[in-house]
Amino acid sequence: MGLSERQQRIYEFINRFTREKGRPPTIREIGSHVGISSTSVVNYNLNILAREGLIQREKEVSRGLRIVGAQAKALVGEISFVQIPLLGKIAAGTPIPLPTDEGLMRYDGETLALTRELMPDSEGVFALEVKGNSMIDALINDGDIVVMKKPQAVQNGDMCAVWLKDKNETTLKRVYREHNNRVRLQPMNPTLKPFYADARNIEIQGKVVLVVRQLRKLPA
Amino acid sequence: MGLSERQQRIYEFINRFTREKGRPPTIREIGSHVGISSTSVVNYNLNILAREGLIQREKEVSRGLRIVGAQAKALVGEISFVQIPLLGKIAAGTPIPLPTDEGLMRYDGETLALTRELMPDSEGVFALEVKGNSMIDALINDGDIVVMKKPQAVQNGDMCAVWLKDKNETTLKRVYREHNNRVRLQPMNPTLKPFYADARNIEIQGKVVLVVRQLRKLPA
DNA sequence: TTATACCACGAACACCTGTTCGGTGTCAAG
DNA sequence: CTTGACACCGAACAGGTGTTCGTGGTATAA
Repeated sequence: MGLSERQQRIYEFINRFTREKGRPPTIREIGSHVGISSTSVVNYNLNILAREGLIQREKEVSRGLRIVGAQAKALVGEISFVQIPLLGKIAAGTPIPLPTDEGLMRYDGETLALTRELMPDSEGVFALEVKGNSMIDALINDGDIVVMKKPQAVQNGDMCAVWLKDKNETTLKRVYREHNNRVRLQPMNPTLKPFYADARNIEIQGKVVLVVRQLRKLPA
Repeated sequence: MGLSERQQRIYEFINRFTREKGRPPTIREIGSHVGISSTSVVNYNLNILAREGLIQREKEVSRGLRIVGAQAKALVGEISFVQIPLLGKIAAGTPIPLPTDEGLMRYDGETLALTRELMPDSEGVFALEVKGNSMIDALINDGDIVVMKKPQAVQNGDMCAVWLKDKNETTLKRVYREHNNRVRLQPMNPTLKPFYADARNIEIQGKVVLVVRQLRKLPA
C-alpha cells in the first residue's frame, strides 16, 4: 500500500532526526517539523507507518519509535567501523613503505573506513593503492586498494606481498614454507603455476587481508 | 581522570541500552538499572561523564544523551556510509536474482556497509557473493563480493554482468556496443582477447561498480 | 440520501522527565 | 575542630510527552 506524502515526510524526518541527534524525535517534534499542529494526527500517521512495517513503536514510552530495516542499525551506531590508514602506493618495482607501530597509531591522513564485519582483526593494518597491472596474476588490478597487515604471524597459504631480493621486485603470492628453506609462491589465480624461491632471498612485507576494487570507466 | 565504578556502569548501560532499544535511556531508566534511587545522583554522574568527554548532553531534552566513544568518527553521522543489500550468490550458470525497487527499499536482511567515499552513487545497488571461479577472467575470484547497479544507463566500457542466452551463462565483461548490433565483450584482464556477440543474444543484468575480496586461509 | 472509511483538528488527561534544592555523610587539608 | 570538596539521597516542580476523546470534512459505494 502506498504512503501519503505526509507519511513519507514523517518517515524521512524521523530518519534524518535520528541520524543527526542520535535519538528518535517526539510526536510533537515530528509535528512541528512536518507541519502538523495536532499530536493526534502525528500519532495517527505513525500508527500507519508501524502497520506498514516501516517503523516500530513502543507504547507509552517517550521517543518510543525506531526505523525498521537495515538502515536502523546505522542510526544508533550498531555498525562499527575501522579506519585504515591509506599509506601510499604499491608497485612492482618498489618495496612497500612499511609503517611503524607508532606511525599507525598517530596516523592522521587519508583513511579507508570499513566495517568491522569486513575487518575483524584491525591490528597493524594499512592500505595501499596498487599502481600498474603487474599483479594481475594475483587477481589484482591497477587502481585496486589492498589492505595489508604487518607480517608477524604469516602462516602457510597466506596471501603476502613478497619482496624478491634478486629481482628487486614486489609480488603478491600465497606463501608456503617447504623443506630446505624453500618457499613456494603460488599465484592466486589457480590456473597459474607456482613459483619457487629460496627463503633467504625473499622478504615478506605484509599479509594481504582484503582487496577493494572500484570500477570506473576506462579509456577503451 | 579515572571513572568511578558507578560511572563506568552508567556509561556501559547507556551504550547497551542505546544499541538495543534504538534510543538513549532516561535518567530514571539509568538509575533503576544501575541501582541509583535518586535522579539527581544520576544527573550528577552524567555531568561528570559529559565533562570527561565520554557522552554529550543536551539540556532539558528527554533522552538528551549520546555516546561519543573513542571511535568518535565511526559513530553516527561522522562517517557517511551506505548499506547495500546482500541479495545472494552469483554463479556462472544462474541468472542474477534481480531486485525490484520496492524490494530494495524494504530490504531487511544482511547488508554490506561501505563508506560513501567508495560508493558515491548508491541508487539501486545491491551486492552478490561470487560462487565458483568462472569469472577469473574478470579478475574476480570465488568468494568475492561484487556490488552491482541496476542496468539503466550502461555506457561503453562499463563492467557488466551479461547473461548469454545461447549458452545459459552469466559472465562479467566490459561491454562495448559496436555497429550492426554487435557487442564486444572485453575481459577485464587486459592480457585476454575480447569476445563478440549479437546484442539480441545477450541481456545485461547489472553494472559492476565495486568488488571486495576478503582473503582467508585456503586449503592448499 | 445514507453509510462507511479515511484523514484531520484541538483539547484534555495522566504520567514521564529533566532540573533544582535542602540535607546527610565521608574524607583529606587547613 | 573547621572547612571545603565530593558523592549521595529524597522531594518537589514545571514543562514535556503519549494517549484518548469528541468533532468535522471529504471522498466512494450502496
